[in-house]
Amino acid sequence: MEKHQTTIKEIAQALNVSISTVSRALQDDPRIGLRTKQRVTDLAKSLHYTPNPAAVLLRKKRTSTIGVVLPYLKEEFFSMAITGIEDVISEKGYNVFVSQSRDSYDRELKAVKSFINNRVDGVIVSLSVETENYDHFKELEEFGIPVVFFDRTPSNFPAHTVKCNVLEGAYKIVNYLVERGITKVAILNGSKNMDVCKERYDGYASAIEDNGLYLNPEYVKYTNLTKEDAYLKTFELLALDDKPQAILAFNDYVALNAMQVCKQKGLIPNKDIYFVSFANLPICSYMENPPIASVEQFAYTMGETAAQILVEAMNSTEKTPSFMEVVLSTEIHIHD
Amino acid sequence: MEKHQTTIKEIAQALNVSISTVSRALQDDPRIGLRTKQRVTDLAKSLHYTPNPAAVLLRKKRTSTIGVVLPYLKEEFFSMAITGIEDVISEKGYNVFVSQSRDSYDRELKAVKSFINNRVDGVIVSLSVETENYDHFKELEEFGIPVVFFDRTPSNFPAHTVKCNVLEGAYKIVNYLVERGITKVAILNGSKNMDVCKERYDGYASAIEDNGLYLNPEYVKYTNLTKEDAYLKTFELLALDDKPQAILAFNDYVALNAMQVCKQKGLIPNKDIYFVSFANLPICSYMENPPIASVEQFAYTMGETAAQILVEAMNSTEKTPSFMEVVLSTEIHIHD
DNA sequence: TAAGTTAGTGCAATCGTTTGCATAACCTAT
DNA sequence: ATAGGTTATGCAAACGATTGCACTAACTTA
Repeated sequence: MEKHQTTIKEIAQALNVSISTVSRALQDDPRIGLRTKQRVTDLAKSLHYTPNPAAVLLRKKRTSTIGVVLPYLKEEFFSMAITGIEDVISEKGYNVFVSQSRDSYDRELKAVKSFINNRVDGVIVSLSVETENYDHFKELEEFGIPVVFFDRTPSNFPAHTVKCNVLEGAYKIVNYLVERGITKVAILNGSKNMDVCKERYDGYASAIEDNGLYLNPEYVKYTNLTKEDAYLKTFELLALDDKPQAILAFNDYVALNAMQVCKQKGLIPNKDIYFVSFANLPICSYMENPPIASVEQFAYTMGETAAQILVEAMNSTEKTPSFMEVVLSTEIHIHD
Repeated sequence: MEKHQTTIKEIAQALNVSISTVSRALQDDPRIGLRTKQRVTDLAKSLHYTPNPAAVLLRKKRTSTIGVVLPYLKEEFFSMAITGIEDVISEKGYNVFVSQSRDSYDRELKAVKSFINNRVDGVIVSLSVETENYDHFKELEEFGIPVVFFDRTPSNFPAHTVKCNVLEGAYKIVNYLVERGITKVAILNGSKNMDVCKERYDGYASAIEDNGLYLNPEYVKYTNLTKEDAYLKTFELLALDDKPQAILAFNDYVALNAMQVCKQKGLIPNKDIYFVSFANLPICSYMENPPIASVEQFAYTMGETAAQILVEAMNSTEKTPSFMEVVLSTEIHIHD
């Protein structure tokens, strides 16, 4: 007695017209008479007809489905971005496959392969820390599946990208510290091979130099974004003879981990040693001693923008599309 | 010059055999000769053949796709559960559509409808606070699509469910407070229409009574889980002449919001007024004054378990299946 | 040697939809 | 009346895979 999905064929039989007439009526084809069209749409509605996506795909080669791969859903930054993506993409009638790479290249690769097998119409990516090889994205391209990267974008790989102006953000926030009389600023960055990290460094370095300060190479640390590595590198910073007065962290999570080390060493974060970081996540508003300032990254907007670009790319038929590179301007938030 | 997905037909032509032979060879059908089978699988591998899911669905009526609807991805509890789901489901060759209800009944409804239209093979749900009507889940059943609920499960609605023994958890944690000499315990619960809330209340009430204490009705508050409502109800609790000494919060987020109100009123959380709550999220380990104890909810395990049950349900052909109701035992964590 | 078995393969229908190409009915202008 | 033009509809072939059934050839077996 299982209910089953209505098909176009059943509608055709009930109305004593041909299958093609029903199909065309539902697509509002001008060739179909108003009368018939009305009868068809009415019956379709009352039977809760929805086209079988598999059949449609088979003919049209479009699944109305996109895939998203990002490092961690549990990081607020990414779950907010997903919300942005969902909002624009679902309004256009697409569905979303979400996959977490958990910062592993292998998982990212597997996710992309699975997207190809499932014939998604487009893909949105924020790279895992480990990713240095972009062949899987080339493969997407070869299949004509457009890709948009956001936040963690690839180096030397032409593609649609959406990111924040982290260089400017880093520059401004270091400036802010210097203005407050803090001259010894360390940077606890992400991985060297990520573009966003290079930009953070560049902004940091320019600000240091433009203020006529000494750029101490011992103050520059890179992490692979794991808790352990953040602990280790913070430990190293705190072990220096000439300790930094402030630390610019890659993001709020790295900052949180670093603060733990400080506490362990008896330093009160944001009193004995200042923290500033990227993202400005809602969760920080609950903290006792949040970073004294942060670079707002507009996660939701990034998701939205990436999705919009993807939708355009999926609907354009251009052979060699020009790549969109959107850079959102950041904002500095002072937490007082 | 666009690459295209290899089809069974192309393999057949290349090898000069029929389409059906290729199909059967790939399915390791005993009727096909070893020789042919070898040739087919070799060529398929070298051409990176993967079956077109649409064509398979059309015949088999299985999409190898499941849908998940839950309130908020940004809550660590849910994103951890998703990870658990992903891990077991993807290992079985399924893909996952994730949708957030953001605690809105309408969004949940839309998500479920979209799952039906997309012919998912199964659905995992954690209900929105608003949901009191379960017709959309009945519809899934009518289409033969199995559903598993986790954590936020429906009332008086037979279904597969996975939840924690929150009654026991609430009981134990209130006991713990009483043992520490705290006798005036308030509860800042979720919505009255959620089963998990009733259970929290029951555990709370039993513990109070079993300890021979007075169950002050003014100490019992329900929220709709929004920040604002949590603020309001906490405010009410703090405005009582006979203030509670401790608050048992619905989850860590409600606790965090309540603590904010305390701070505003000059009370130091977990010194002037104690907090205990459900979930024990990793993020809490970063807090200055985390809840002094919490009921561990094993989000990842819940996701895993729900997924396992769903997989079984999808593969069973029973007409009237008996419903699995898994209750995971909770654990109390003391944060010292 | 005829009949029966077995192994290996192919034919063709099917799933639900779209769409190019007929076709039929009617009208209008010659 | 006939050619030409609408307008409304239907036929049938795709799309890529699965599968019941039929078939062939070779091999037994009595």
